[in-house]
Amino acid sequence: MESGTISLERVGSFDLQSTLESGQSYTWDRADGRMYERPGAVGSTAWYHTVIPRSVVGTEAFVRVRQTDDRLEWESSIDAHDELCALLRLDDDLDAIIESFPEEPALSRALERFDGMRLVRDPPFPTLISFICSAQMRVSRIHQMQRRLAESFGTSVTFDGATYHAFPTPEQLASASESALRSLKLGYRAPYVRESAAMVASGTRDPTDVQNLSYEAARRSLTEFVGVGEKVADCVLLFSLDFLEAVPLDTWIRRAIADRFPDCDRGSYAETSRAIRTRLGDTYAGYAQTYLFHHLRTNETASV
DNA sequence: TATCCAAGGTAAGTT
DNA sequence: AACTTACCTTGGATA
Repeated sequence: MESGTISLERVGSFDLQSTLESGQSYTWDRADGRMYERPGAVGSTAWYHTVIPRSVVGTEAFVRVRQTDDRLEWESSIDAHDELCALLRLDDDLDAIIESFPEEPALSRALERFDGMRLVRDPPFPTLISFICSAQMRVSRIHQMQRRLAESFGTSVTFDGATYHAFPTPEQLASASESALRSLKLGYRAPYVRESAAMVASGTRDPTDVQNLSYEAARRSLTEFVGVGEKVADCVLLFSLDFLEAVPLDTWIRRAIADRFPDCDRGSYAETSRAIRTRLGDTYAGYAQTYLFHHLRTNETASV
C-alpha cells in the first residue's frame, strides 16, 4: 500500500464532496455507502474510492481519498498523487475560472453554496457509458447502474483486505448480453451501452479520438456512438475530455435558460448552445453550467 | 394503496 | 430541418 497527502494551500479552494457528488461523476463511491444520499451537502470527510482503469495506468489501480480541511489524504495500490491531481482537476486555476463568470444571482448563490467545487476529469470510456445510461434517469440511479455494471462485469481488485470492482472494459461490456444488461435495470439503454462498447472494443471508434478536433466537431463526432445525442456528447466532452466550454443542455439548464436567459433559446440545440456559451463566458461556460446545475437540482425552491 | 409523473434524452418515423 | 412518439424503470407525489 502506498499513501500520501496533498496540501491544498497552493491549489486554492477545493471541496471533495461537492466535486464528487454533484452529478458529474459516476466513477466514485463512498466507503460509508452514502454516495448521493444528501444532495447539495458539502464538506464531508468520508473516504471516497475508485478503481482507475487499466487503460490509464496499465493496471487496475485502487485509490481512496478523503478531505480534512486544507489537505487530501490518499491510500492506493500505486503512487496516486499525479493521478488524483488530474482526476480532481487540482491543476485548474479556480479563482480565474470564477472570475470569468457573468454576474447572475443564481450563479453567485451556487458559488456560495459550493465553494471549492471543481469539475472532474474522469476516464473517457466510463464517462461515455455512464452518460448513455443517464437518459431520463435520476442521479442516484445513474450511480447505482454504474455500480451494478462494475460488480457484474468489471475486473475485481483487492485492497486492504476488501474486494472492489473496476468499471468494465469495452471488451467486457461488449460481450454482455442485452438481457443481462436489462437485468441490471438499464432498460432501453441496454442495447445502446452494448453497441457503443462494441464500437470501442472493435476499434471502430474511441471517445479520445475527438480530443484534437474543434469543440463543435468533437460534439458531432461523439454522436456517432449509439445512444449519444448532443447532450450526452457535451457531458463526455466536459467531464472527461477537457472541453470546458461544453454546456450540456439538460432539463435543468433548459429551465434556467427559460427563466433567466430567454434570449438564448434559439430553438435548435446547436444555436442555443452557442448563445448560452457566450452568455456564460466562452472559455469556461461548462464550469458555470455545472455550478448552476448542482445548485438548481438541489435547491427546493429553485427560485434563486 | 392505487395511479400518475418525471427523471442530467435518443432514435426512428412524419411532415 | 423541425416536430412526434416510443422507450425501461422506479421513487416520490397525488388522489
